[in-house]
Amino acid sequence: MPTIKDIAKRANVSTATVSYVINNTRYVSPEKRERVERAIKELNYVPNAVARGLRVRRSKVISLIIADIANPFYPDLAKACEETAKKEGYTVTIMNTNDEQGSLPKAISQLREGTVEGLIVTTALNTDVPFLEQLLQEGYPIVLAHRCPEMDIDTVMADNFQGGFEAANHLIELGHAKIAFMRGVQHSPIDATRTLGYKKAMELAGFHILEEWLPTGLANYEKSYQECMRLLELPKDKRPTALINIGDIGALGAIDAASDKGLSVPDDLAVIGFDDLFLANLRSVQLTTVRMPRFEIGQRATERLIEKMKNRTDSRKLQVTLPVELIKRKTCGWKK
Amino acid sequence: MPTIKDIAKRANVSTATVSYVINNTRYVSPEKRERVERAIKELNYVPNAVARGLRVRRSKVISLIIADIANPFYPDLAKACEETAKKEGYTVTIMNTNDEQGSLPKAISQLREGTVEGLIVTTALNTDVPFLEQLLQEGYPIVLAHRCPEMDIDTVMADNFQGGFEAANHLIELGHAKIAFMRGVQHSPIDATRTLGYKKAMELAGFHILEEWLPTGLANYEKSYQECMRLLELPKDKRPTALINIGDIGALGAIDAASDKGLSVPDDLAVIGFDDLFLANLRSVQLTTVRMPRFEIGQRATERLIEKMKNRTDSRKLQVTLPVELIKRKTCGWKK
DNA sequence: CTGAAAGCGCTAACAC
DNA sequence: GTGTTAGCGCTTTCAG
Repeated sequence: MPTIKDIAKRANVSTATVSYVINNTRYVSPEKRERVERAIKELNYVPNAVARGLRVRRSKVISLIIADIANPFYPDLAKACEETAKKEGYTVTIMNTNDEQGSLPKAISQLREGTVEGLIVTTALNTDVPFLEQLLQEGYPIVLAHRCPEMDIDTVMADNFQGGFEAANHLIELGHAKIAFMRGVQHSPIDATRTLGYKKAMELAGFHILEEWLPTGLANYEKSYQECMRLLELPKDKRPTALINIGDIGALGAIDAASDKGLSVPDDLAVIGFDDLFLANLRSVQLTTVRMPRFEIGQRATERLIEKMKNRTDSRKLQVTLPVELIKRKTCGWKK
Repeated sequence: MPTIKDIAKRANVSTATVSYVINNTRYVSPEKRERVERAIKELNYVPNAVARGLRVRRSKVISLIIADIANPFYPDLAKACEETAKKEGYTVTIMNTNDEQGSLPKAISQLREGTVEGLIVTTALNTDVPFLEQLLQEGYPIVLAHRCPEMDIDTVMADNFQGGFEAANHLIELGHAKIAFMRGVQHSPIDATRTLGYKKAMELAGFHILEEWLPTGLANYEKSYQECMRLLELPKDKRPTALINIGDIGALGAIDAASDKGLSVPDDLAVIGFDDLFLANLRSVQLTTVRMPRFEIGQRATERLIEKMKNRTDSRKLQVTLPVELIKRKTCGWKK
């Protein structure tokens, strides 16, 4: 591995000059520049980013912290981050926390350790708030994406309340009164906010919500399948005729549960999901769902992060809420 | 940001001692150790990984290069890598190349720049081979996962030939003779190998393969949908009665095309995919598919990489081929 | 216009 | 048992 010294020697200039041509950071005479460039080619030299990072404290990488890489929600968000970051010369690195409590601190240490310059966090459980606040206080650039935080921090998210509200309302308009809402992971403000929207719609319609109608499906297939089974075994007068799941994948679990019970969707059970993942639109699925503007969330969050990295004194806290859209398909029995 | 010097001063020891307690790398008397630890707590000190990396040339991070983060194939592989790496104290960082030609070099520069110690590459197009060989020659630890390379390099992959062969053979046993095979991205040895397996099965059965039966569906939904449409518009005597797609997502595109043509799957068109993604098993999908051992591929690849990183003189090239499994479901008309 | 050299924070060889 | 210090590869100030 050649170093800057090797290049300097071979080109017969100082290391300073080499550095200047590499970074284009001050005038260098054409002849010297040429010699340096040739030496770099010949020795196949690549500057050591670690050494540079130590010196200038800029790694040009931002880290995207995601909760569950297996959740198809995130790839689009990640792609948007990458594209946006690339335009500004930044590289995005993805880190997966599995939504385990206590894994965020580990991800966060990347910042303190100096290997990354900024963080886009998509996974702030309420329990993580103290860590984030600490970091913020220390002046690190962080933005939350797709999380509604109970703190003063830059955030880009969707209108989750409205999502829960519209989903429930749509079902109400279709004539449902017994509507279940399968919740997600605990301590997630996103879950809380969507639930609030649902409750508001029910309240406005004058419908009472039974305790049993709010099981925890964790937005995953298995758990939602099981919980839906339980829901469908409720006595007739308590059994919901419609169900909202906090995620599309979970909604599919519920649909399969209904199917295994010999019930028809949407006739016996109407189902609505959240996210509008790719598979929601398959001919054989046609899931009604609340679309999240995933790409835009990633993009806006990245833009804001880069802004903050460039201008460290910018201490404003922007909170952006993007509109959601109810995509009406077949699983709720809606017909044009 | 406190540095090791601040800790040393506060604990009234040398920086060496601080380093020794942090890394547990030689005996330190209990009192001093205690003082150091207290100072670390009090100042909320985190060692700078960049500086350490510069010194010891080990970042303890390995990078996973994937072709397309939106392809649900990769998350499982990535999870396996993470789990395996974590056990050994390594962190995994994911980088997405979008299977663009020329994006691998960029990913690779991470190695040369010293920010990562080793690479798991899931995306070696044939056109990337020269880069990999160069790197290998320079002694960097790299292993290929889920790629069959035409070069001498550590590799963990599935038996793609067998996959193509079994898929075709299954259809042949079910009575099909006109079987199409929708291919993936160009220059992918994986695609080539699976195609070979399919051709072999057809040959053994004595069936001729029409040129038109080998369209490029790129394993994606849209393209596969279009190409399948075209296939279904072929004159009756040329129209395939069965189709294999190089990926499950592509298979879904084909199924939806059939559906839009008013054809029934599997009666008018039998369909087999590759991968056995989560959605292949949905009640409303039930896609027959060739399961890839994704988790195991990630695990074995990571193990091998770490082995090589620990023992830089190990120049053996292991090539592991894991068995695939044909998962028989409903889209090919198979019945117990 | 260019070069010498200090120093980023850390580790580890060497000295005591 | 512990401390001193050189040096990892780079950038950038300061001097010329």
